[in-house]
Formats: sequence, C-alpha cells, structure tokens
Amino acid sequence: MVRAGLTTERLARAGAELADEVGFEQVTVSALARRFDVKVASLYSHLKNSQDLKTRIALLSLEELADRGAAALAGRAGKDALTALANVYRDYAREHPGRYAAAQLRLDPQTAAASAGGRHAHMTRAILRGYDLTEPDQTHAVRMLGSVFHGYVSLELAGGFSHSEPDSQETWSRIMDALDALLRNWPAP
Amino acid sequence: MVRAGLTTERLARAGAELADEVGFEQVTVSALARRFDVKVASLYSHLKNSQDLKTRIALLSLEELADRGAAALAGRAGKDALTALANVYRDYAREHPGRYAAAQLRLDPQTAAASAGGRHAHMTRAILRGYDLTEPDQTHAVRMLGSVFHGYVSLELAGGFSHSEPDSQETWSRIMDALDALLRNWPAP
DNA sequence: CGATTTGCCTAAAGGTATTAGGCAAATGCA
DNA sequence: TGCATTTGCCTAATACCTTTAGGCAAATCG
Repeated sequence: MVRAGLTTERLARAGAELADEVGFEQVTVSALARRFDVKVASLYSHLKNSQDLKTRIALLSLEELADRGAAALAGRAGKDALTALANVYRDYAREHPGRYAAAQLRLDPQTAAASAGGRHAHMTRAILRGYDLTEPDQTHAVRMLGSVFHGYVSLELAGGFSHSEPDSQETWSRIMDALDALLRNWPAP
Repeated sequence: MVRAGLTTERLARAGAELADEVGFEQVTVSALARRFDVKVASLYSHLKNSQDLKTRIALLSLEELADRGAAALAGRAGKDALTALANVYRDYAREHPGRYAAAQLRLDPQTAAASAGGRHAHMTRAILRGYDLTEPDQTHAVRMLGSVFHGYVSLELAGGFSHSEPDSQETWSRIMDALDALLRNWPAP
C-alpha cells in the first residue's frame, strides 16, 4: 500500500484550509483523515490529540498574520501604518475566517509565550512611535487598538454590520480617522 | 417513576449555568441530561437538537445582558452612561463567561431579528444622545463602541492582559476616558 | 373513573476521539 | 545488494455524544 506522506506540518496546513472551508469549530481529526484518504487512527502518530491539531492551526495562523503585519508595516508610519495594520487583520479575517477564528484559540501560557502573539503586540506598539504617548499610555493604547481591531473584525465576520447602512467599509475608514485623531490627542487621566 | 419536570425553559437556564461552569463549548445535551439525572433521549422532547439548546442559551444571555444594560443606563447620560454600559458588558463576561460566550453565537437572521440584539444597538445609540454627532456618524460610533466593548472583554477573558503591567482595570478606565474624549471630538471625514 | 395526552424510558444507529497492537514499506548499514 | 530496523498506516476495540423510533406509566381531562 502506498503511503500518504503525512507529517505534522502538512496536517496543520490542511487543517487550516479545512477551517477556512467549514469553520474552525468543525475541524475534526476525522474530517482531516478523510481529506487525506487515510484512517483516523493514522493521524495520531503525528498529532497528540484533537486539541493539539487545533493548537497547531492557531499557531500557524498567528504566524501568518504576524508575517503579513510585518510586511504591511515596512516603510510606513503614523496613520498610514495604523491603517495598514488594521487592514491586515480585517483582510485576513475575510480571506481566512477559519484561520482567524483559530488565532483566537485560548492557548496555555507556555504555548502562548512561544507563539507569534508577542510579535503582534510589538507591531501595534511600533505604530505608536508615530504618535506622542507616554509609556503607560502606550500600553493602554496598544490594548485599545487590539480591542478595536479584533472587536470590529469579529462583529463584522459574525454578520453584525451587513444589511445595514452605511456600509461596513465606510465605517471602517471612519474608525481609522477616529483612532488617528484619538492617538494624536490622547486625553490625560 | 417520578417525573423530573423538564421544560425547555428550565433546560435553557440549566444550560446557561453549565456554560458558566465548564465553558459554552462544553455544553452538551448529555451533560445536561446528567445534571437532571435523566436519560439523554428525554431532552429531545423539549429541545429540537443540540444547536437548539445552544441557541436558547444565547438568546437567554442576550436578554439578560440587555436587561442589565437597560437598568444601568436608567438616569444616566454622557460619560456616566458610557461607562455604565461598558461595565455591564465587562462585568457580565467576568461573572458569566459561558453565557457571554453564548451571546456571541452566530444566530441565523430569523432568530437574530427576534433576539434582544436590537436592544443592544439601541442602548449604545442612546448613549450617543449625550454627544453631538450627525446621523451617519452615530452609526459609525455605535459600531466602534460595540467593537471596543466586545473586543476588550474578549481579549481580557482570553487572558490577554493578565500578568502584565499596568493592570487591566487601569487600562479600562483610560479607555473610557479616551472614548469619551473621542465622542466629544469626533473627527470630520 | 376511564380516556387521552404527555413525559421519560429502552433500544439502536451513526459519528468523533483515542489507544493498542500488527504488518508492510522505507531506510540504514554492512 | 541484502538484511535489520524503523516508521507509517492499518485493524480492532472502547468510550462518549447525537439523534430517532417506539413503549409504558403518570398526569390530566371529561
């Protein structure tokens, strides 16, 4: 019998594709086995368990997202950088909803520390170099930007803004304007 | 044999409690049956299926959250109202993480229309009466506030801000200051 | 009090997760 | 190149969750 050539890496990638097609929730070891035309038990030589698969998809997505962010930020500053990074998240979520959902998976502290999560915080902080904020305010602003990006993207993905005026793109631009104005004029406590 | 007195209502309530205890993802018809010390099949007289149970928990949570919001907004305006509503979301998510997760469940349009979702948008819009925004900007602001509330709360729940300085409460207050300042000074396009 | 409705049960089929143990293909070494 | 070892995928089996069908007894109604 011919071997399928499974590897942990290939399984994680295929799992990410599957997530985009059917939703991250629906990613299952069984479905993945079907996709490789292989028996379910065979995957357990490459994956510890179902959670392991999900974690690997999450890590892969975080990495991919961080790579896109880094590319988008290169050579940009100020509002230009702000918008570029924000669009990376939004576009990624639209192109790869399953992967985006995976990136939201709650990782245990160990895994989280080794993930690309740190790069994300770092990129947001880099944007703030174009604005004049004191140290603690930078952290507050990083958290706020993360909240807006993630919050908007997930509400949009959940269909929250469809079928209503004005269209989502318009709101998104105006939010960029608003965040830029806010960062240029960050209020004292 | 003595009857357990199951009703759809009681099952949804118990499901919500279960969600808070073990996480919304882990809410299962079987677990619920165990909780009532009843055979699994018995629940199917009261629930269409597993999805139906989840939907009912979501609706119940949305309703509860809207009730709390309405109570918090009564008699308040401006920044006071803004903070009060924001705290309702944050506190609810901390007290009832499972229900909060349930409230994020993607509902089909029919169900969503009949849910308390509309009340939520309505409450956010009510806050904006304390600020001076034109009509389309009100919608942009409603969406932005929703994003920040939801985004912050879910990142916080996912452990994003723990184990790092400054503490989450401090950031939360500063975000309230920032949103208030932003709404008082909403930028033109 | 008898008839009907209703509520929970048993039974059964199908799907996912996971572990144990086996055989054959690939690989490494002489 | 031939043999030994490793590795990869398989079969088998257990356990849990979901869902449907059909039955009996408790509650309710006339």
